[in-house]
Amino acid sequence: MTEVVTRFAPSPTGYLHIGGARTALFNWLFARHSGGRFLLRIEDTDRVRSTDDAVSAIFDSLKWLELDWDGDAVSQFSRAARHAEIVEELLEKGHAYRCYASPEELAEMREQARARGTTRLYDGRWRDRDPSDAPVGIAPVIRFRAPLTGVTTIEDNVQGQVTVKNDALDDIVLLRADGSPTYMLAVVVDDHDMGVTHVIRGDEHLNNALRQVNLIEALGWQRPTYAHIPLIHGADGAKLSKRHGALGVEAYREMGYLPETLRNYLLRLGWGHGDDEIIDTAQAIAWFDLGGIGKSPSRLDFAKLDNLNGHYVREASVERLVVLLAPHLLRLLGRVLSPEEAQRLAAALPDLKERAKTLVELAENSSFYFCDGPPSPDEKAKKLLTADAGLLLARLHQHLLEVATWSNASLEAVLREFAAAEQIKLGQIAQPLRAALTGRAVSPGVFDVMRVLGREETLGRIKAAATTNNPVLGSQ
RNA sequence: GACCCCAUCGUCUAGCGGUUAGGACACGACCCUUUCAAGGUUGAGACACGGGUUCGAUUCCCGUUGGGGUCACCA
Repeated sequence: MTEVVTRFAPSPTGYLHIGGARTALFNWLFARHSGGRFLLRIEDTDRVRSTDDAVSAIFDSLKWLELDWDGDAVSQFSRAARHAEIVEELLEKGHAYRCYASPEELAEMREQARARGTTRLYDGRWRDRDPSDAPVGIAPVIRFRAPLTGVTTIEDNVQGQVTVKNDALDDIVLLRADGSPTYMLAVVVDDHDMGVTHVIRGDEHLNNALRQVNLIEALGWQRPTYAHIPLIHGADGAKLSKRHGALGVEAYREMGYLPETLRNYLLRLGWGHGDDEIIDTAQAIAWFDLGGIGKSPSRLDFAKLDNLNGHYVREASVERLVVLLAPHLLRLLGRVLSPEEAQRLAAALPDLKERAKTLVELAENSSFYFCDGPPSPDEKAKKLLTADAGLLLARLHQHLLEVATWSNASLEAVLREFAAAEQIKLGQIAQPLRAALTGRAVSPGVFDVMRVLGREETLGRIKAAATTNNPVLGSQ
């Protein structure tokens, strides 16, 4: 029984998008589940489109998702010499040949193939031509001499048996005219050299696998096990675009999602384990298998993502949330929290985190704790702060002055007594009080807010609201 | 256009010849309740269509329709 080796092989032409993240996750989970290795290879053979920024963005995203890879990331470009060496071997054995067709000729062939309604594009004009016919001064590409007849079949762990007639498969280019290797060549060689046993990748490569398999056969190597996972679509079922959320992983981070949320969500998108929904990473490693991967494409659903994130936010520790919230609060308030404010945040978080879907929301919901002086009420809060409410708050203020211990229990007792004495329901005083303390109609429980705010700040905010909204003393 | 893949509630899915077709998100109602969440109870909601095979098809086969992918000296 050989060790399982999986790999994630993104091309560094942009950020790590959500589909790539899921591919990485599946590879990582399968390797960890099997006690094998998870490798990372950067497919940077396209020198024009590959950038260092993209490479570091991919690293950052994987690290944030906590998908650790084994060993150093391999640069495919750095292995060009090895790729060329394999092509030499292929040439010697007659599995490859030089092709001098010009771009114009190729375009013409493409047109003709299209008109004829065939899939095979290249007409093989240099396939068996005598090398002495080679035009001078033109650098050839090296093509693979693919079988013309028969069929190629792969046994895919997700899609099942897939067969295609060889006459639909082209003689793929192995080496470009400038001598650089193409992706088709590089993946095959690198996967082999890296000892990859399981190729788990997006469905868009299923057709490529058929071509690659023939190359592997020609080289006399062993095929890896394939698992082509269905693509992720937007909410409308169309191909994922920026509009839908084909965003980089770092965008999700900025939107306030937790890495464990993304892992859990992405896992369930296209993979199932009975009725289980909340699956932590340890459990995912224990359960993950290729057989559980669904065959049909799935759609991204932000409502479910939000719900899941709410779960993990509630589960997160206050200490961690304080740290995670820092950048969001900085953006919101335009400044960092003072040590006292950070303490207040920590005290408020147990109540706050129960009612937020994202870190962004959590930061917003906490902001009334950090305003300078009494909060300015929003529209709904203004409606609560009537003249009557102002009078009520003024009277409550008097009672609150006498509270000995500033705790939820004693505060609640005072409020209930007050409501009874005023012959009103608790809600009739609690709502204006909430508006006075938070400037909103929605917040954690008022007793919790008063406790976290502390006696002085609470009384100050009540007094301010009572004064502003007093029909006699009020400024308006 | 050719080739390949896919098809269960709006969405993610369970189901692997016989089920009142299950769960989750979202949606409605109710409960809880100082608001909002969370939680609890509950309601509505699906086997794309047409042929077979079979005693029996959501499940197996074929076709139709619909969706997706691939057809580069990109990956």
